[in-house]
Amino acid sequence: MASRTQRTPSQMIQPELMAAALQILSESGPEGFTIRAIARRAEVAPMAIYNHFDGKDGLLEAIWIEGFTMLRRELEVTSINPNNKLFDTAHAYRRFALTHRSHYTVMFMHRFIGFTPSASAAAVALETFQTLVRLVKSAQSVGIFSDYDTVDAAQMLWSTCHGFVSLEMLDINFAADRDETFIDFVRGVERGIANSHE
Amino acid sequence: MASRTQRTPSQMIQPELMAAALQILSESGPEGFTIRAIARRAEVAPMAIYNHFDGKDGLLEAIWIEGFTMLRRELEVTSINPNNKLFDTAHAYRRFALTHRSHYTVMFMHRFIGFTPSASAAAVALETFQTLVRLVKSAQSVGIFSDYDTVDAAQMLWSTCHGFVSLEMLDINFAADRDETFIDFVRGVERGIANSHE
DNA sequence: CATTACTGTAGAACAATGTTCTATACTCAG
DNA sequence: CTGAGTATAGAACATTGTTCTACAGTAATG
Repeated sequence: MASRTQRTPSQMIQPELMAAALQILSESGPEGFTIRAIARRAEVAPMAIYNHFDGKDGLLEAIWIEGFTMLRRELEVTSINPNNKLFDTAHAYRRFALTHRSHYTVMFMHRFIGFTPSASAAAVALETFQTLVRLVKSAQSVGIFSDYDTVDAAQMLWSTCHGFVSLEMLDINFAADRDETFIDFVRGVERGIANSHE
Repeated sequence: MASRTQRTPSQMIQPELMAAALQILSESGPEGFTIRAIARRAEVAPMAIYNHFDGKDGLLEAIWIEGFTMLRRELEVTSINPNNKLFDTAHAYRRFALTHRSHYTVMFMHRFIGFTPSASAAAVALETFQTLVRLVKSAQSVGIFSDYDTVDAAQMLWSTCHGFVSLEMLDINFAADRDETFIDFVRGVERGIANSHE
């Protein structure tokens, strides 16, 4: 930890705190995620977390919102069509989770004590789910997922991805080749629910 | 909270602490799970948690082991055969999770700060997974899941159940009728991965 | 350049947490 | 009835999130 005698410019504090928080989370997990540790890593006073965010919960909410915003963007560039089906979408989801583990931890894996996302933060999460719903709806217009209600099918997709990925992140995924098993899993689910079964 | 002036008989303390811990967990979640709160609920001295378990982590490990043992028992009474396929197993899994939310929280949902299951506790968890693997193996002997490696297929089953259930417990399951959507989901997965697709 | 308003910093302070220790007092087996 | 075992209360310590206050570096204004 380099010593910084002078003060940090205001504009730098927010991003540096954000980066430090994500680093700490990925290195030490939720147990290392303390105000003092994050401030030390960012070479900033603990008070800065209260001036620039709203304390620990505010920092978590910032990560939550950034995470859901990124995930939404990742999902939006995919599409579900007769050739591709849900493949790209599922892969985009898993890639996001494994690439941004800290975000995914805050969003889905760990309930941080005292942290409850605000109404606006919950709205961002809902909007991400709506993106998935829109994907399914457009797929249904070409005959995919025609057996199911749109929201239900979207929930099944989400369950598929989250189920595999979360067990993977908890290190209770015993598949020999996780990449390959994920592909097989998604192809299997797709076979089962994407097409019509009268 | 009734006042108890006299001491609690030794044999009662362990089960009372266990019950209190599960109650607190289901009522207040991980944030309410504190030594002092649990002891107060059990009408017992905080020190008892150190005498009868190994502190907070020891109590969590006891819940972990009890949970995996129960889940294993629930899964063992099901079977995967040509008529039933994975249906009973999936339902048993979900029923366990929703009936024993506190256990499921410790096992899969929340990473409690400082708690890491011991080697023997991890072995109990692994044994539960092996039960699932055995179920799949016996199913494969009658031609189900024949496209996949045994462990991989078991992992897919687990992912299916855990994905749906965990989103349900996190309250980010938007299906109108969760019971029905779960049934549709499992049937869909079963259609996709249980039978051979050359 | 000098002054002023802003704001980042250090550090004390508080309640609550997990944990350990000690002295006390209850209980049950001998 | 006596003594060993053990549950209890309570103090004590470090660490946590949070708040407050006094101080000092920064930067814009005159």
